[in-house]
Amino acid sequence: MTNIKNNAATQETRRKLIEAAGEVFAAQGLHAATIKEITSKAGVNTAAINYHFSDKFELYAAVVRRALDDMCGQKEYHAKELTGTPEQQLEQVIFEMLENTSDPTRPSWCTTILAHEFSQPTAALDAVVEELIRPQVNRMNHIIRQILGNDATEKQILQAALSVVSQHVHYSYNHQLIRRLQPQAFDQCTWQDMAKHIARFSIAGLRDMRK
Amino acid sequence: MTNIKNNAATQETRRKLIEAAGEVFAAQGLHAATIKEITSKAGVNTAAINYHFSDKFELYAAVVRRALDDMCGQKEYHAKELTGTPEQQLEQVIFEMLENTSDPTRPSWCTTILAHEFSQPTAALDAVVEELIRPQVNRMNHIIRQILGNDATEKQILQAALSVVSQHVHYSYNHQLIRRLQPQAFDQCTWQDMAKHIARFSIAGLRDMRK
Amino acid sequence: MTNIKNNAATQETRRKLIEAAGEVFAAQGLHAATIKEITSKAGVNTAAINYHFSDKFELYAAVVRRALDDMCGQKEYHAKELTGTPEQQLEQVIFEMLENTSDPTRPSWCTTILAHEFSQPTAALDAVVEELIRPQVNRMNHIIRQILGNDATEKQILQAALSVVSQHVHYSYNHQLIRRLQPQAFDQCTWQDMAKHIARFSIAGLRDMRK
Amino acid sequence: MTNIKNNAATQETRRKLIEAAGEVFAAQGLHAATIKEITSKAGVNTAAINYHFSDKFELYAAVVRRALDDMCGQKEYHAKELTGTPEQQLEQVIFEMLENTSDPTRPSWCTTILAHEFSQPTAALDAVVEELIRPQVNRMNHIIRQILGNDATEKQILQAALSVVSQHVHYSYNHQLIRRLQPQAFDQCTWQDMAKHIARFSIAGLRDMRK
DNA sequence: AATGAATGAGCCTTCATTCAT
DNA sequence: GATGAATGAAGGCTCATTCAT
Repeated sequence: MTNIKNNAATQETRRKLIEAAGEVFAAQGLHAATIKEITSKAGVNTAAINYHFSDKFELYAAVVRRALDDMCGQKEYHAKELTGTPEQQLEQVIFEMLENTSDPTRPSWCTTILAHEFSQPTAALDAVVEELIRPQVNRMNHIIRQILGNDATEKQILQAALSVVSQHVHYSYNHQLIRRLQPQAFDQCTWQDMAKHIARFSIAGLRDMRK
Repeated sequence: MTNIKNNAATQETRRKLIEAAGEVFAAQGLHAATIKEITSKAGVNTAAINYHFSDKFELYAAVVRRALDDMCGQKEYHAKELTGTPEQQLEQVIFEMLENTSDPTRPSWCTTILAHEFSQPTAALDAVVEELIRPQVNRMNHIIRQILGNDATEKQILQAALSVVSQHVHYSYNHQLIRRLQPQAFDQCTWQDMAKHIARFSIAGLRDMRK
Repeated sequence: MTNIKNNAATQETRRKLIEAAGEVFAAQGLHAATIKEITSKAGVNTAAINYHFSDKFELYAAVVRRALDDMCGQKEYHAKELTGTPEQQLEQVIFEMLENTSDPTRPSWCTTILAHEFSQPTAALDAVVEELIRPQVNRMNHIIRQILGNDATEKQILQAALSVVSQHVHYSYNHQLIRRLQPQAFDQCTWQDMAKHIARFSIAGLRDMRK
Repeated sequence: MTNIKNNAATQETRRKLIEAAGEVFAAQGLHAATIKEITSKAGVNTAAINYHFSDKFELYAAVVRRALDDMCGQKEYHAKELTGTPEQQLEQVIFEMLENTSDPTRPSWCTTILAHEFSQPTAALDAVVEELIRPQVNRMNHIIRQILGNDATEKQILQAALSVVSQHVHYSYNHQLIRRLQPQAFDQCTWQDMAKHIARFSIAGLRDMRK
């Protein structure tokens, strides 16, 4: 209440640092990223990281937390009511997932940072799993259970969910390799195209499981 | 009778180094892994890396190549003729892929290393992508083209191939995360179960694309 | 009053490093000299070289520049107007050169470093040859051109300049070898004696070239 | 007498090594030169140096010795009788010196190796000085004493000798820097031109000293 | 509150040398 | 006698961190 100005300046510096660190950590990874690159990109002093955060790793943790907030905090989509038949709901979810990882208004490093966490888990992974992934898994399983009917076993639901989600994950996280292998076809394919395809492909697969 | 060849010792040292490096790189990542940890795990001198490979990165490249070789290169199934209808061939290929990544004799670090490379390719992948991955892509595209028929566009073939392959990739490479989220269901599910499911799910999806 | 400027400490550290490096480089050569020896002699940390200069070689380059600066750069005689006939001017220049290299306040490693550079130039010399050596060459050539007259060819001027300058260079840079060969005669010979001799010897030679 | 063939092979290997080492040591200096570069240039195994010579330094010493032999052993010039007046003798000596350092039939590294020794004396320098330089100094002093007459003091003789010799030394050892500063004039100037110039310039200077 | 200067630990790499064959 | 493989010591350099201001 007293020294708001100072506090504001501090917050601003922290924000700049997280933003810069997000980009650098996304591009290089936790270890390969250097303090110098981050601070020079943020336009602050080398010692600022140790001053504002206490550690390089603490900064990283703050970045992960920020990515999480961006991914599931501000987006209201998982509060948004799904409507229509279960198959229509599945379509909506698939669209949301691809839209989310393709959203150009969100700092592009958020996805990458989280992908890093998946392949090289740090202490920050626990939060990611529980806060971000678990709810999505639950929602997906709920929809699939409705589509497959009450006879479906847990094993079947898992398999079905994996089949649906995997298409999103592979497309969204391995796009560099995919584009490299088949550049023309890949570049013709917007995320909307892909969402449509995944939805149709998946629903056909799910219907077949019901037989 | 056992190891008489002139450079048998060399080959053995290289093998030990790649093995140790695979584990360490998988656990720590390219940058965080240290030469010291690798060489002490391999039981050789620090300078051996520079002697046998010329670089830390060249060693990493050799590890990536070895992982891909193990995965799709030297196995004899590759020469094995695919038989039956295109759909049956697809089934065989899916089976092969999962069998291969689930082979318990293959070092467990292979999938981790490759998962990194797929999402964050380095120059090491460049060196082998054409040689090892491209042929598999071509084979898969060939089968899918047959299934979809001559009217299928390149874009459709890419989408279809991604849908099929993604199910394999996600299941094979994200074991740990999947088990963590749904331990019971996952442990009931052998790779054979999964192969059967992926084949059926995929064929249903592909058939739907033909309509 | 003494060292208040903000970066006075920095300048002081740089100075200490160059001083120490000069001694070590002169004694051991660029390659054989070690960072550790230099920094411990300067009383600073190993990383200081990378901080203040960026490289071992950049430090060496700074040493070479300092040696040349000391030799011909910052001294005020350079601004001092040469007076009298061209022959008198030559005398003054010869006197200046020997006075300068014989200046006991100048670090003794300067000549050694420069002797190396002259016979085996590195990139360090490239950086300063135009700035520091060229002007001296021009001044010398200008005087000699006046002495030899307008008929003199460029080749003659080069030969004449080499004859004059070589006497200075050999005397100033090969002290030790000369003294070793003829200690008594050498010790009788002050630099003033030598300057007088070189001037007379050279003027006689130049006059002969005019015939 | 018994195993000449082996001995011959050994001698041949030693010869190849010294030849290769001469080039590399001349180009890089004792410390910067690496065993690997020398052995690969000589086409022999890495261990050959430690086998034939016991040390890197012993190889260097052998190279210096070989350079010395080449410089003053095979050349009969300092046994060759000088003829004519003292001034004519001086001319002959100056020609010999420049011819010698410019002789294209002698491995070019000999001069450079010895130049290294001058600026970075090793244990091998003593031999160089006594065997190679001292005799030349004596001969030069003898000639100059004759030219200057009996009144000349030792100091004068030293000064005169330095003036003469310095022109040779500077031209022969610092030619890289000289060419860099004045390429056109330098390239017009053969060593014969230079020898002629130095002789004339020096004789004029010496005559002037007699007055 | 914030920073430029300095540090020490550790990493990758190189190199002369040795060992086993 | 000669060599390919392997080694240990040391060097240059980088980097996160701390200190003095």
